Amino acid sequence: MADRLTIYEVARRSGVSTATVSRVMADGKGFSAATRERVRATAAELGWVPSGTARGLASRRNGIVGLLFPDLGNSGELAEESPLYVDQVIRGAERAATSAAHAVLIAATHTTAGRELAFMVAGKVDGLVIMARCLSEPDIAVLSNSLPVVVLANRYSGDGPDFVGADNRSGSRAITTHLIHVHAHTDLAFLAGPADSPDSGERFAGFCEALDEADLPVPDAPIASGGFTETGGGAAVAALIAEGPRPRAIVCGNDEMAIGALRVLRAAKLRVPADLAVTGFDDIGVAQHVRPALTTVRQPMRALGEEAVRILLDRIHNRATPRASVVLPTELVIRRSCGCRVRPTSAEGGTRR
Amino acid sequence: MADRLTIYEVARRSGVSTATVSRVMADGKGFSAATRERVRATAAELGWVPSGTARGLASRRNGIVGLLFPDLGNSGELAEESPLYVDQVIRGAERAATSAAHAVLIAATHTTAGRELAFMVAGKVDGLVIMARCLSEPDIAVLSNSLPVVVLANRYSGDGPDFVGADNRSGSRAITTHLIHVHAHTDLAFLAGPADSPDSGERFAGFCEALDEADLPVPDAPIASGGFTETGGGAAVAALIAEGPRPRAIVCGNDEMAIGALRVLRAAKLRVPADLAVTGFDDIGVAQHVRPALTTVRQPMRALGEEAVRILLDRIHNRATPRASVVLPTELVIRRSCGCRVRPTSAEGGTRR
DNA sequence: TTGTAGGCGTTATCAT
DNA sequence: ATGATAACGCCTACAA
Repeated sequence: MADRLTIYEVARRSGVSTATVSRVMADGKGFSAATRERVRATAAELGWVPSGTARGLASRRNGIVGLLFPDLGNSGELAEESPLYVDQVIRGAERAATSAAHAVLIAATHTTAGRELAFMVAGKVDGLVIMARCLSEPDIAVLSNSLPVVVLANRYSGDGPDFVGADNRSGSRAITTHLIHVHAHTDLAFLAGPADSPDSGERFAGFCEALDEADLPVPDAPIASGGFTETGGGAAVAALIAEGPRPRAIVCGNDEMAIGALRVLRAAKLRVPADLAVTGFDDIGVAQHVRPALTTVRQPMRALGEEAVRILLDRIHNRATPRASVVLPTELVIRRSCGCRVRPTSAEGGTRR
Repeated sequence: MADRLTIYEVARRSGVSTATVSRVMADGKGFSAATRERVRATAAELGWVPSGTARGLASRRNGIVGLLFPDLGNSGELAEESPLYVDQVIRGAERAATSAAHAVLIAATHTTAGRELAFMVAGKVDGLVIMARCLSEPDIAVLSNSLPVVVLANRYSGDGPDFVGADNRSGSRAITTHLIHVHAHTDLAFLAGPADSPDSGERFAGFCEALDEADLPVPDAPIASGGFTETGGGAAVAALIAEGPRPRAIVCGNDEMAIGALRVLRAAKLRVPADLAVTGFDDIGVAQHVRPALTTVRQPMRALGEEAVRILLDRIHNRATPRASVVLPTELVIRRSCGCRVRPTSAEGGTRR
């Protein structure tokens, strides 16, 4: 921990110039086997760790991809609930990056304190994956103007950055169709998330498509909104069943709201799925543990992370490719809350379709 | 994406020197409110993203902590099984880092290809958290010689780097004592992991302590080793029950081996826990889904990650503190495989002690 | 309050 | 095959 060891010292001790040391360390060409060995030996002997920072500055390549993800529930408890969502993306990103000899710089970003961190991260990476709801669109535009950016799981309205997302619409259509065809429901309601959520919009669209395909009446708008939260979903459903003729099935925009719905319905002495079917979206961890186990749609989070980084690396190495827009398939997970009677397998707790 | 925008351009356009721009961007003092606004305005207008790399070089601070973790099962399937272990550490690290305005640079490291990446990471961060089995001890020594290092979940034999780990010994003692006192077992066996695993060693030590406290005979060595893998554990138990008088309870060094044991015992028509009690260690995700649900010991992975980064930041900002060695408590998770009859709660699938 | 200028530790471009 | 040396983009004394 003495004075920082630099390339100069290594060069001096091995009797060569810094340029040669640099070449050797980069595995480049242009040196004899003898010098190569000599340099590597003294480097190892000295325990020299080249400054990646200086390297990055000089070479304009950092070997790092950034990943900005939303700071889900800094409240602590909530974070316990949906660990998989973001974690899976991180792992996927890490895998894709590692196999290309890149590291991943991660940071949680959310409106306020996040912005600064986001820019800090942007200044240290070769490219950036930005998850939904991490940054405002103007900020994304600024960043994507100075480095390659891939927007993840969030349709970006401009046509600048590449985009990777899950097929929300098809997933929603599939689960709705399941309720219609398998369980013969004709009176379904869609519980939406925040009005400005593109995901919620896509899922509602899929819901409508399924109704339309079945020649059922298509609503103009979701029956209510639950803000993607458990309490919000519960409140919306409470209002719903209080105010009049209730639907036979509630297609929730995400799992949290579905779980809130289950809670409220149980309190109201309504049986799920006997009196009312309920479905979710996302397949968060608790979905398979609630009673009844939640029928839902799983997003391929790991694959999303991988794909995002793959596209990013592509663009880093070849900037002039056409804009990519990848939509990965979702997966219907049948459990009990739709009315099916499946016995959960030990590992999955559900049946994939 | 034109020519990279630099501080010079921003300085020129706002009619000040680069030093002033630097000061303003760093929120330092020493400039009038007017200049401040002017600089920030042109910076925003130009969409300038300061180079974190250059910043890091010049200031010798990167605002990044590195996290090296083992590349669990690049085989793909295995990775599906124990997602929480590493993910939780990552999230914990991320939280601690974020709240100190740092980002986290992560990379999977495992013997071969990892070494290079590890050094690359080391060159770009202010400090490094190294998880167990990521890097050889000599390599750790080299790195800890040129930047602050915290070793995680792996007792480091030297006295260089700070250490953070879970109390393997107490956890193992607790689960063994549970088998002895609650279930009145007197004939217990310990199934070890790899011989060179400090964790396995600690857990065996805790096992022995419990036996000793109960005045039961203390073995010199584990009854067998299962290499911490499911197949290894299964094979070891198969041999065990084939060769002679079988113990009444098997304390496994980790969950994977315990799950292998359950499989083999079922195949052998032995009932768990009626004929034989089995316990694990770690509380991986599937532990609560196997039949019978696995009684095990949970490590506070999230907290470990947080603590590791906290200590690291401490040392980064104040190098001359005494070596830290933090051991976090583990938690006994009672399920069915020990003989208890608990009804799992929906959220936890176990009872914590 | 503001500017000048010398690093920070590499890489890369010329030479040789 | 090797060596000077100018970038790389910013920070930070030191001056003014």
